[in-house]
Parts: sequence; C-alpha cells; structure tokens
Amino acid sequence: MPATLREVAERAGVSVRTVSNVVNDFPQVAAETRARVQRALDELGYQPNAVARTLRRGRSGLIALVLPELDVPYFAELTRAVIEQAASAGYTVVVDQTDGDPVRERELVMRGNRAAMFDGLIFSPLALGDADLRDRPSSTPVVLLGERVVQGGLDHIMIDNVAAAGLATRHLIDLGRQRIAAIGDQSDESRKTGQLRTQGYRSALHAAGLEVVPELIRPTEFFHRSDGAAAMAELLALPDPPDAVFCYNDLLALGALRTILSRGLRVPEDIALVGFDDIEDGRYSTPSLTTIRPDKTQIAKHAVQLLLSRLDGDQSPPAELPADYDLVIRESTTGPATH
Amino acid sequence: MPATLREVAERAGVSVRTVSNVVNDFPQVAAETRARVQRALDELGYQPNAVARTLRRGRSGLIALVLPELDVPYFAELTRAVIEQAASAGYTVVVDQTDGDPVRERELVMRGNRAAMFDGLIFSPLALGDADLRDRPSSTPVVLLGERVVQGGLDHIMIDNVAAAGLATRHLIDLGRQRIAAIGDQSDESRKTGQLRTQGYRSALHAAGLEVVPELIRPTEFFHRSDGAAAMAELLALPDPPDAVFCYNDLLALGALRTILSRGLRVPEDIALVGFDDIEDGRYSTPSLTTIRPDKTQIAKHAVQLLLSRLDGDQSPPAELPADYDLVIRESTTGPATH
DNA sequence: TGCGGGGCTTGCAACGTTGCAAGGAACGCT
DNA sequence: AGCGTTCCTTGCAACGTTGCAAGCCCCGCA
Repeated sequence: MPATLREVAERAGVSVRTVSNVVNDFPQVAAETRARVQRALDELGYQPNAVARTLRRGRSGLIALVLPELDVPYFAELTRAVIEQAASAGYTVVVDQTDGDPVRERELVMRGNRAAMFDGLIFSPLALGDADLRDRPSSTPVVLLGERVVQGGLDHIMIDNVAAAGLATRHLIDLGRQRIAAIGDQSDESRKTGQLRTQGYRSALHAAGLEVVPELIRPTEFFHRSDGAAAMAELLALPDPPDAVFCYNDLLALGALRTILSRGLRVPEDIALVGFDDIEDGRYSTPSLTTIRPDKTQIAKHAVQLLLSRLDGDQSPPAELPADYDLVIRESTTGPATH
Repeated sequence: MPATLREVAERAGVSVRTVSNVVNDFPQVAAETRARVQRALDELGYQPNAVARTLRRGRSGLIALVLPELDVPYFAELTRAVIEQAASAGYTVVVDQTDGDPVRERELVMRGNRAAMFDGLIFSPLALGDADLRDRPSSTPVVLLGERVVQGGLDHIMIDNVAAAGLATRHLIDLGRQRIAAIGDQSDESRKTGQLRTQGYRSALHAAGLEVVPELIRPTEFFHRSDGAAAMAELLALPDPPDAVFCYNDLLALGALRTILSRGLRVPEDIALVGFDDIEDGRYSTPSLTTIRPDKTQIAKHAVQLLLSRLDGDQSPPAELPADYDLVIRESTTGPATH
C-alpha cells in the first residue's frame, strides 16, 4: 500500500500541494519546509502514482513500438535502438507484437491514447495498408516504419528499397555471376517489401544486360528461415540452378544457406548469397553473410525525434524520411578472408 | 480530441453514469435508453480513457515483462510465449529491456505499480540477486524467471540447471568424447547460471570417471556469440584441444561453431558441440545444433498463471515451479542424417 | 501606522472514470 | 387511495495528482 501525497502531507504537517511542490522541485519552497517534507517522503518511501499523474498531465511518457514479430532479429535489434533513443529523451518504450494480425494492428493504431496509455506510436505495419491508415480518427501521433505503406499521409521512415536491392544484385553481377536468383518476392499487392526489392533486382539485371528469368524469382509467404530453405530447395531442383541468390532478408538467406550446405554445395564457390538487414546471426554464420545494412540507429533516431516533435505540437505536413544503408561484403560472396 | 463520457451523455440526453452503465454492459439499463446511448457512443466514436479507468479501478490490465536483452533470441522467443499467454487471459504485456543494468532493474522492480502502470511483473534478472530482492517495499506481485535468484522469497520459475547441464554433458560422454570442454562458466558469485551449469558438467564428468580439467572450463563475461567465438579460440590454442564442448547457451555455441569451422575443423567429427536454449538459429545452422530445450511455453504459462493468481489475492507462500526441458539431438553431435 | 510587495503556502477544482446508495417513476396489490 | 415493489436513472464522491489564483505573513518604507 504505497504512500500518497496526502499521507506525506499529514506526516510533514503541510498541505498536499506543498508536498507536490517539493516532489516536482518547484523553486518557491522554503528550505526548511523542503527538508521536512523530504524527510517525510523518504520515511514513507513515497513514489508518485504514474496513473494519476498521467490523467492530470495528459502525458504518460510512454511511447509504443508496434511490431509484427519480436523474435525476428531485425525487429529485436531495431527495438533496442528505439528504446535507447527514447530513453535519452526521457521516454519509456512499450513494445507490442501483432504477429501481423490485421485486427490487432488496427486496434492498436486506430484507438488513440485513450484506449492505451501512450503518448505516441511507432508502427511497423505488416497487414495494414495505405487505405487502412488514411483517416485515423485518433489524434495520437504515429510514425510508420518500413515500406508497407506509401501514401498514408503519416510520418514515415524507410530506406530506398529499389536502390538497395539494386546494389545487392549489382554486387553479384560484378562478381561475374550469370544466373542470379531472388528469394522473397511477394505477389500480394499489399506486400510492398518484396515488390520493391524485386523491382530493384530486375533493374539491376536489365542494366547489366542480363536476362530476367521468371523461374529464378521465388515468392515466399513470410521472410523466415524456413521460407528461405524451402525456396532454395526449389531453386536447386531446377534443371539449371542459379549461381547466385539475392535473398530479401537475412533470415531467408540463412535458410537458403542451410539448404545449400546440406546438399554438399559450397558458398560462395557454387552459389553466392546476399541477404538484407544485417542481423547478428549473419555475422556468425559460416560463411558469414554479405548483406545490405540499413542504419538501424538512424531509423530509430529519426522515428523517435519525429514522434517527439509531433508531441511538441509540430504541425508541419507528414514527413517521409529516407534512411541510409550500405552493402557489407562478407564471405558468402567473396569467400573467407585469407589470413 | 476524443469524446468523454460527459460529451456522450449530453448528446444522448442522459447522465454520465448511465453512459458508463451502457459502456460497461450493466444489465439495469432500459433497452430504449441503451440504444440511444449506443448511438451517441458510435457517432462520437467514444473510446474509454484507459488512464482514468485505471486510476478509478486500480487495475490497468497491463503486466510488464522485464528482460535483460530483447535481441537475445531466447528472450525474444520467450516474450512471444508470454504475450500469448497473457493475451488469452485478457492482459496486455509491456516489454522492458534492462541490458542487465542494475539501476534499471532495481528501478523497475522496486517501484511498485505506482511508478509504472502495470498490475504485475515478470522479471528475468541479470544483475539483481537474492539480497536485492529480499525486502521489496512494493506490493506489486512479481514472478521471477531463471536461476539468478534462489532465495528471494518470491514466486520463481526455473529449470533444474544442474540436471540439464548434466544431461548435455552425459550426451557428449556417451558419444565417446574424452576431452569435454565447457564454455560459459561465471566466477562472479552473483551469476548463478554459469555456476549451476558448471556444477552439472562436473558431476557428469565425475560420474563417468572422467577427469575435470580446469583449463577446459572457460569463463565468459556474457553469453553472446562473440564470447563463444573468443572462448573457443582459446580452447583451440591449448596444446591438447577438446574433442567436444558444452556451451551454456546456443549463442555461445554458434560463436564457437564459427571459430571451429573457420579453422577448417569439422563438427562433430573433430569437435562435437552442445548448446542450451534451443533458439531457432540453432535449427538452421550447419551443422544444426544439439541443445537443451527448455519448455518456453510452459515457463510462460506458469509465469502468467502464477502472476494472475497473485493479482486475484492468492496469499499462499511463494512458489518455486520447475520447468521441463529435454535434450534435442541434432547434427552438431551426431552428424548429418543420412538420406 | 498604513501600505506595497515579495516569499511562501494553501484551497479549490479538475483530469475521466466508476462505486455507492439514493431518487424517481410506474406498476400492482389491498 | 395508499403502499410496497420493481425497474431504471442519477448525483455525489473518490481514485491521486497538479494548475490556478488567492491568501497569508512578514518585511521595509514612507
């Protein structure tokens, strides 16, 4: 049963308001009074009631990070970055996992700070699209992450997927590979990630004068290891298998790697592999994984700053911030370093 | 600016209390009134204010899951399980990451439901130990996960680490390995995990009549891939390197695997590897990882149930629930399946 | 002595909700 | 007609906090 302001006030022989003034470090408190109140606070182990405070102030100091899956390493790593950025601004992050369930996503995003208790939302949608987000009734600020939504009229942070995918593909072309496959295409109109990356992949092939072979572009339902493993098995079953694969994320690449190695083939000698996301797993696989590295810290920083500026009343039109990325070359395309 | 009960009441021409009755589905409301209020609710898009509700009811419907690191796959996978269990009981989970920072851990656990807004806490401590938790002033119920704390006088869920480590070690012995190393020992008195697993490792060796070689027991500061890679490098530098290694978690094992393979050695032919945790990464590495699999779903279920029973006023003495585990044999000890 | 002013403290109200118990209307019974 | 009962609705207060503005006291100055 924690102490309230009133109990502290009685013990210190002052009014509730004065205790509040001490707790909140208002200057207009006599030193002697302050000391007496402080003693009472300490003796009773007073902790302010955050709920009452939030009700009164209209701010909770919480921001929600809504993600499809926490056990996807990319999201886990991004979460760390967001928590760090928010903490340095005095905010606490609440993480919520939707599993890409449209109902859960809608619930979280559409309801405002009334249903939940947070001041703002950083949201990486999987199921919800442009249309869904067009007119949110809620007034809680939202920042979107990822390529899922393009025209939501909301603040939005994403990397240039077409260019990044092109960079990855060009790297394989530069290595002299001829039959370059892609894993992770998504026909579903609403899944922008796969489509944008396929677009970048195709342009890179075109630009190099290489033929785009439809059967080398493998769709997957999700971006998990198992999807990559299965897609790779299909590619290996082709009469003329690829000599390189661009996987649309690292998990797909790790799944594909597993399949390749289990068939006794070598990476990169027989098949070169490029992933996307630069998760830690890919730095410790054998061979380690060449990948596109999005600047997760930057993404987190932009997201938090954008959100906080909205909380401060920034009324400027929705921003669309690009995030940096680069290509990290490792063993899966160039072989082990010679030492 | 979302609607309040009062605004709805004015629109419907009833009292605030009646609107509340409709919102909360109290039976004593005339059908006609209910319909009229419902219409007003819909028109204004009313959403109850969770903060006010919590203040009034004394319950937020939130439970916090406090973990050292979200980007450690074991915790990410556990988080998924906890979220699922809590959701099925109508609770929402708030995830908080401490990075093992004692200050943050203390802050979260010591403060009650006042400082934060949750009804209870599921806590996997890294830095805090028995003494720290002995007399918490807060009345918020806590369930502890893991072996960090043994005598906290708090509800507690853990697996039998000694027995599990013994099982892993015995598996290596049964394969005929003679020089079995261990990675992940922790001399720091407060880090129970490493100590308990070392204890199980030693007993298994003793029981098999094998010598315990101190230099084969490698301490690590953390349980990350990089720690495993470094420790393995030390082991390989020994005049007489091991022919098997029991790693105290899968990340250590994956780091060790990376080091072994990069030296051109084979797993399991030259060195057999066993991990702990059964994270998904270990199912897709090459070779896939033999490991101890804690029943994460069971851990989550017990934790949530225990916590909710405390919230319901259960006053029974602190429980110490064991969680199940088993040994999953994969390629890192027995080689690829022949197909 | 009267008055202005600064330094410090306080009471009141409100944030939006719900528990409590009372209020009121309508009905049936004697 | 009077009374009890049932059914429905309502006002008040409170959860713990803080904004606002008033209030108090004491000091200094004329």
